[in-house]
Amino acid sequence: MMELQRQQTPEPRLRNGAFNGQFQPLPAPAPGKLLERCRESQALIERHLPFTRRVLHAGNPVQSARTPFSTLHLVHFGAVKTLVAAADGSSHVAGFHLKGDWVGFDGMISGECACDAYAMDTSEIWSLRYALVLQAAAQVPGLLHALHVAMSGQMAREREWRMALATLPADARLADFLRCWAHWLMQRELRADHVTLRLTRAEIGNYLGMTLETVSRSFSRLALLGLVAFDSKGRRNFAIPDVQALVAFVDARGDS
Amino acid sequence: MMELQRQQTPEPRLRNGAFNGQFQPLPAPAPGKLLERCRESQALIERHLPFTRRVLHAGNPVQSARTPFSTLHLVHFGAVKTLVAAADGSSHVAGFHLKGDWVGFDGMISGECACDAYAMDTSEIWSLRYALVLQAAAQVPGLLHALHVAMSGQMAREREWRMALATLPADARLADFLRCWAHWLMQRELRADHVTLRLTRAEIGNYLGMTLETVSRSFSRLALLGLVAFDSKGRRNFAIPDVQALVAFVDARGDS
DNA sequence: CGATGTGTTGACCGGGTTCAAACAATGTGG
DNA sequence: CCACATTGTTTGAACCCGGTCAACACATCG
Repeated sequence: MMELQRQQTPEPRLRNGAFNGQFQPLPAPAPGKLLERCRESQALIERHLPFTRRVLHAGNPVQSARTPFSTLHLVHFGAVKTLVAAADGSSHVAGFHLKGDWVGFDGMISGECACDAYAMDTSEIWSLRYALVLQAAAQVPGLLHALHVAMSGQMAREREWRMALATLPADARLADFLRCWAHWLMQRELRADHVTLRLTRAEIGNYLGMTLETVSRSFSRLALLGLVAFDSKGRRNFAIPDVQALVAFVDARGDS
Repeated sequence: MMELQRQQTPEPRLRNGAFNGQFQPLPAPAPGKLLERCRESQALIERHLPFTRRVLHAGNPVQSARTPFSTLHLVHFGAVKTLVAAADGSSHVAGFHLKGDWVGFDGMISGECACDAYAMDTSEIWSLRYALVLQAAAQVPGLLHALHVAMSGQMAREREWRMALATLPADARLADFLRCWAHWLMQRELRADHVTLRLTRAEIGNYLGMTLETVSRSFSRLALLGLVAFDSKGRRNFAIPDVQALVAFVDARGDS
């Protein structure tokens, strides 16, 4: 299992921020309202709620499916992926949760967690008991609103992906996926060169509704177009030289 | 504090080429339970919140995109569809909201409504000001939880549809769609014969990520298999003789 | 009546799946 | 250290589902 290898550099931020500036500096670091809002709500939580901090490493579980729902998890930094198990033993990628995202909303409807969640990278997770959140919400309305905004955002993203699957051909779909990650990196005030996707082609394809072969082929085509630049380090390491070009490619639905 | 030891249970990996797992159609739909919960939360609202009742007819707007977000809408009975406008003027079906569903969550993230919503049929809509909901939530925690459950449910449905688009072929996709409506009818304690879909083939296809021609063809194939029985009244009126057979068809991903 | 919107069906073609082979990266045990 | 297995990635070739274009049926409505 490749995730289980030990991190030599415990702080992924430094690795990603490595500077060898042959790529153009990104158009606008876009510190963004999102990051600001994320900070605000985390400050609210820190002030008004008891929670536990956990530092997890790639592959460690955040929550397990079929356990009773009681706590919500906030990704303070790092990345988490959620999987739903199918009857035949295979599992499907349900979603990705990055810095500022919450994990565990899906348990509220049925009373038990609907999916397994794993850290994809060294991550810090804040876990809050839902009952205490409700309790604190009575005193701090801003906290409640922050929670709702997070839920609303997750809903909107889910819907956008559904529409992307319904409308975009394979290449544009992968490009859109990469655009999301680039976006996230830029929100963290990092650069979009040296992206390291800790995902197999099969997992990407599973999420995007295509086979691993098609993912591989689409990657090759995007590289041919110069939209991604593979690193010599391996096929999971690459740079995104021009995020705007990627956006344009998605908007054109891959007609280029 | 830092949990440096490795996790004993490695995360399950996807099999090679695995996107052949099936997504689960809601374990034990619990026909009565949802309706019960729906009734409960509506009782809570009726008792603790001021709201406006509107009876709308097919085509009437519930909310408009780009207007400031201030109110949430609860479908007391009837059906609502939401549309998002694309840059080129075309619009995409964002979702359907039936009895007990809420409309308007998507406005919380950006502060303005993200989509247009129209009644698909004669419907009663309860509209609540979000600020008042927050206010009342401080006194009535059950109300807040009901809201969260509704949001969680919508998120889960959105995700399930995304997975359906990613995994199911056209016929099974349409079957799954019909299964949802049949389900809803049964929740309302009605029968699943004489379904009347107030949707064009193009709208269905738009939602399901396929062309109207494919929708038509899939309908014909389902009718040939006896999974739906068209009424003489027109091609939008039909019966679903055996919902279980429909479920089985979806689970088999259309291999029948 | 023609006009318009909607639904159905056929023929054709292309993007993506499937099957298959080979390669690369990594780990394991002798 | 190498031989070997394992897992992940790439690429090729053939097939097929679903998109595209087109013609036609059927309804409602002016």
